[in-house]
Amino acid sequence: MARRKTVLGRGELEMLRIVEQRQPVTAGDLAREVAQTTGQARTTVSTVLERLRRKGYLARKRSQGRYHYSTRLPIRDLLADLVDDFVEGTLGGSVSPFFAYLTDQAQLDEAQIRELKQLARQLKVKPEEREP
Amino acid sequence: MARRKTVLGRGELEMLRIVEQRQPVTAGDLAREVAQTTGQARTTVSTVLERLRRKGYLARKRSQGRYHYSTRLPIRDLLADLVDDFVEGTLGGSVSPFFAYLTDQAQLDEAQIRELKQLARQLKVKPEEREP
DNA sequence: ATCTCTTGACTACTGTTGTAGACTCCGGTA
DNA sequence: TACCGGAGTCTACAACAGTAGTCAAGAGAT
Repeated sequence: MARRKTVLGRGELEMLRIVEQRQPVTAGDLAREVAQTTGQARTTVSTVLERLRRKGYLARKRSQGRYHYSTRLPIRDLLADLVDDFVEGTLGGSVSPFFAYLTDQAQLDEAQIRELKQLARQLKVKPEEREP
Repeated sequence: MARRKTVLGRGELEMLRIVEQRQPVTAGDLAREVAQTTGQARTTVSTVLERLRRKGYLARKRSQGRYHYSTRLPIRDLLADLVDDFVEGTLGGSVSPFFAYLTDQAQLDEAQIRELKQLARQLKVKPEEREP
């Protein structure tokens, strides 16, 4: 029913992350690398890459007889969408659970704490954000 | 492979939410309510309820010939876990994308901004959080 | 040119979630 | 008591994500 726009599994996202760090990268190189950490088969990597490509997240270029994959947009942008989806879909639009998480469970390092303090400082009560 | 501790789909979570608001509630009542907004069939509601029960998120008690469902723990707690999963699994352990979201996209109301400022004030660089 | 190893495409199986039909059972009412 | 409608269970199916095997084409080595 509710078609989510962002259709990405955990593994797919992880793959995107790795691609972004190594791009442009061949499936073979990725497979060899991934195999060492997760033990996944070469064809698994290939399949995931192909799905990501079909979904529009990856581009590839043939060069020296092999395909070289690259992300089509920065993971950063993608994550922004994912956070949005998560807050809207899972948290029901409220960020309070996230605050609760920050308070109780998150292991923030110093940099992140600084980031948060900075963020809090910047935030103003917006003057009613009127609709156009 | 990577077993997620919290295994819940969007629809299941939505159902949990509704149950929490009405609990204890019968499948029939839920079905009638849900049908009005989403048009889902009675048996769909039943199936989701049963799956949530098997997963341990819902309890039910027979009373007057029908089962009355209740949540086994507050959604609040569940959401905390979901945030944790999301940050660890999807965001790769970094909350920065969340901060970006808060900065750019979130429509925080005054109360939430106050909450965040308060939170930032409380946060200290934790003294190494030693394991027990 | 041939052989072998890598690549790539295709197919497939599994588990999960969303969805719902089919069938059964039980309790209240005629 | 026989029947009816709600309630509960069972089964099923499609989409999707994770996983990987098979097979064929390609590229480089000999």
